[in-house]
Amino acid sequence: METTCQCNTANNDTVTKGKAVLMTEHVAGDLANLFKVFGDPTRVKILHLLSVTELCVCDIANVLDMTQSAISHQLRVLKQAKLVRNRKDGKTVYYALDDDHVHTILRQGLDHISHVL
Amino acid sequence: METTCQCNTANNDTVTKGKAVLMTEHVAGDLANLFKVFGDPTRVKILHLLSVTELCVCDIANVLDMTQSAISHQLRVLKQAKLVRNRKDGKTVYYALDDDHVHTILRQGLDHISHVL
DNA sequence: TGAATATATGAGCAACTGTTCATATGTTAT
DNA sequence: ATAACATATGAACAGTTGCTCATATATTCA
Repeated sequence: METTCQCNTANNDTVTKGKAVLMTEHVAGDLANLFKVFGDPTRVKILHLLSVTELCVCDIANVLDMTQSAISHQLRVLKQAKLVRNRKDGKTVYYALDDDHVHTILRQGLDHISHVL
Repeated sequence: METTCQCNTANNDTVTKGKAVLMTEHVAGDLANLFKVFGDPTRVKILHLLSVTELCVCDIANVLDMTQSAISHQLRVLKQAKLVRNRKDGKTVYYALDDDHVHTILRQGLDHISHVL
């Protein structure tokens, strides 16, 4: 770690003010972990699908043309992040979105990538 | 890959409709890559800091108590994702947010993790 | 009960990520 | 020109991630 930089005279103040604004390690970690869940194409596809309708594991696997195991693993991640919930109906388990923020986050992400073209 | 599931009689239709809604590989990939950038505590802290004021590399390093090299690498990632821009003033390079969506995305993420407690 | 179906889970592996360390580039001042 | 400073970059390494494969659990039906 280097000492305080000298790139301008107000630096000590800038750093002090910055540290006051800086996120907690805890909050930054939680936030990063949330976005990490959105950071995979398979999970993004699943979330987008579920934003239209609830689906069972098997259907999701068929729509995405992936194995049931892979989808099940990903749904577990989504559920741990409280982004989806599930209900059981006999042998079948239906998954649905469990958070209003999912729509907004996906939307803002889409806005960004289309605006950046 | 297994064959079409038989969990209910409307399945073929469900899968067909799902495939119509399904995101392109391209879009899902771009979107995931964007969120991946938010999926690291260091980058989240930097983005949050820059949402308050522009800062030079050295100051960010001091505020986060990390090496200049580590911060520089991360700023490169943020810039490639078009989330930050920079201006050069002598030896110093100042970074600032370069996208309105950053605020919204961070806010929605914070709303989610606080709502989930 | 036993077979079939739907989902969940654990181990293992290849691919990716974030940091460190060393060094290069570019700017300012003497 | 030379030294000092601010930033950028490449290689390398440990830690993480997403999938596959095999198998376990749970439910329904004959």
